[in-house]
Amino acid sequence: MSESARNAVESGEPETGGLSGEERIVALMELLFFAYRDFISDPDAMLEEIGFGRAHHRIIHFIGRHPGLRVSELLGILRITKQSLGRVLRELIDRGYVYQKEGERDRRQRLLFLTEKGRALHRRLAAPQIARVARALEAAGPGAGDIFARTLLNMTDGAERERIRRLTGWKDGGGNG
Amino acid sequence: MSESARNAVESGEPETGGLSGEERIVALMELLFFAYRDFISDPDAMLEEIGFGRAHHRIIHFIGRHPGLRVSELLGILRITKQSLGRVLRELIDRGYVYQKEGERDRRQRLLFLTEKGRALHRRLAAPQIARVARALEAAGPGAGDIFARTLLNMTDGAERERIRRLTGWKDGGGNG
DNA sequence: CAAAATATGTCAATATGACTGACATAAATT
DNA sequence: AATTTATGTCAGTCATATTGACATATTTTG
Repeated sequence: MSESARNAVESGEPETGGLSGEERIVALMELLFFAYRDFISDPDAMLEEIGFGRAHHRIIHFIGRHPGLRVSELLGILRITKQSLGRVLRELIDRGYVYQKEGERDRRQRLLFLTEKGRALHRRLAAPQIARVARALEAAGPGAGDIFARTLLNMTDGAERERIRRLTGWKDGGGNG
Repeated sequence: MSESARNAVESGEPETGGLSGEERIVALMELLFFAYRDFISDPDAMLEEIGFGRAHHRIIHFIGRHPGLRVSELLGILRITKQSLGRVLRELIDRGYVYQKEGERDRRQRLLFLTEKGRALHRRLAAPQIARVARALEAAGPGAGDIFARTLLNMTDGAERERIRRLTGWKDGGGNG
């Protein structure tokens, strides 16, 4: 760990249970595991009822957030192969949640969009997660949103960071309670 | 990138000067996805070389952090069935990374511990993740650790929160960042 | 003490979501 | 015209999860 990281981590709040330095970070990593585990548990339960899995959710989410996404972009975001995407995307299309449109500039492209049914599912899946994060940020105090987002963004691979920042539309300092 | 995706992603849409409320939170959820994706990518690469997967990592981590963990506790933490745990744990034991010790108070229990070999692997896997989080906190500014942890803890299910807080050893400074 | 509950382990069958490799088609680029 | 790119699909495999059934040792309970 760098000197400044040690400072940032250790000296921030002296009274945090005797955890310091590396141990403190390891505790944080564990919290990340539990937060992520519970974060995906709400949509997981809904998805199961309609015979979908997490893979379907991720696809629904990214198409919903970024209509007109190309297949190759989606593959890059999810870091999976086209064969993996294939079956799941096909199910979503066959069951009427997603449709494809030929690219105008490049007619090889199959741009991805949610149908109305897809948008409805997207909203339904996102609702409890949005509520969960909103509650957590509120409870964490003012400015938590910015710091939380900045930390997450800085955890991504440096090479991808700017691309992710642009994709998510994140820009610091918006001010959030 | 497609016309519409370009519109959605690059030009106007979130363009976060004015990201507010729900949209801001959705951007944050996406950042969580990317951060988690990259967070597990370092150990993933190491594990592959020795024929292990993420399941092995999770087990190594929790036994390493909490020596003497009972099998039932591990099942509860990972939220998997004993059958799922079974094969992976057996591999870890057979290959000399984990050993079991009969509980003293209750001789039905098989308390879990890492061998020296297991501890070495644990350290090796954790190192890049610790460095990654340390860097991210450093870049996010002073006090980020507390706020980050508090937000993550508040994202967990309320029913489990106290148990998780105790397990991780996290103790809140009390006030706001 | 006998019965029941608990902690763990194992066998078998199955599902999901990932992978590699090979091959196909249409459209854009060189 | 040849090559590259974007996408799709077939086939086989792997890792990790599931449910259900059953086994064993030990502790707790009636």
